[in-house]
Amino acid sequence: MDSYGTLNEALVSLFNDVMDIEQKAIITEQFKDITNNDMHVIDAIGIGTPKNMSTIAKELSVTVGTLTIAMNSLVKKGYVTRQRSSEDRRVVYISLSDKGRKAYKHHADFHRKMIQGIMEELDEQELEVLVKAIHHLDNWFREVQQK
Amino acid sequence: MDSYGTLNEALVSLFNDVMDIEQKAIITEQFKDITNNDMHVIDAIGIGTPKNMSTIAKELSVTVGTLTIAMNSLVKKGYVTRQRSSEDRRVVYISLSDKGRKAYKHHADFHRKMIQGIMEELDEQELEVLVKAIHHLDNWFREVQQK
DNA sequence: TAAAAAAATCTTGAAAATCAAAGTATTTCT
DNA sequence: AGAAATACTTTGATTTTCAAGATTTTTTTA
Repeated sequence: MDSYGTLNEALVSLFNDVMDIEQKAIITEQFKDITNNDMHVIDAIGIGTPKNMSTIAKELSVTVGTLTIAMNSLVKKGYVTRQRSSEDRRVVYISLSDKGRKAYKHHADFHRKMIQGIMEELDEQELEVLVKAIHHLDNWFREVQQK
Repeated sequence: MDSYGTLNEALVSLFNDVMDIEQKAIITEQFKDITNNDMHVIDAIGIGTPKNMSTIAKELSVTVGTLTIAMNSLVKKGYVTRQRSSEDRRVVYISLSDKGRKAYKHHADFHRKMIQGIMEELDEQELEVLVKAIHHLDNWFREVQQK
């Protein structure tokens, strides 16, 4: 059977497209000084209560040193603010500036449109199968990772 | 309906996992000097007839200069061989060495197992719907990209 | 056919992303 | 009080990337 080849190619093609488009969707007129990496950091910071460096670094699976460098750049560009904790003066709280929040929402919007675009093309049953298949995939990945 | 949230989260989670695991699956005892990037290049070279630099660069969406640097490293590590064309001496043909072919097959094997893992979880009809859904997704991405 | 233009690749210089290890400031433990 | 732990930054090195310039070879043109 050639379901294997078909599925493999479909997945690989999909994966590559998503990577490409995410990148292009991020850098627009309005946010042209932002890199792909910057956007991931902005996404990890989020629009909720401020987070400290260690928490964000763990979320992104990078060292705190690496994150410091990314933050320096984002602060300089005006997307992020640093605030030393007054209770524990070792801790630095990170939050998004107005500009940062705008970028965050721009990215979230892209995701929303993407999912919408997908859902429009699928009927109820297809959608169900897709979600199920993705979960299977996800479980399979997690199992492999444990070994 | 919360199909939106479900699908979005499933996709995001899947993507992060794929990224992580692809990376970990590549670097094994046998191929411990290979990076994620190296593997993508090896994959693009393939085990068919040799390809020139421009072709591979286009396939990977990088400049030829970038590819030259990656190739220098792969040649030095013994995964790739360079061969100047005798018809057109500007052209350099790239092909995988024995070691390179082994790495290629190792990676292909990972993909095969991944697809197998998914397919085991789905019946014939579901599989068909999945492939169709993925193609829809893929088309949507291509449309967006054109704008 | 000689000169100009085009093509394929490589080199160079600069920026971004990354880590490990060392350094600084602060808090907690003994 | 002194030692150990914690949170973060700095430093030095490596990798990946691009744009622009350089080199070699082929193709086009006058």
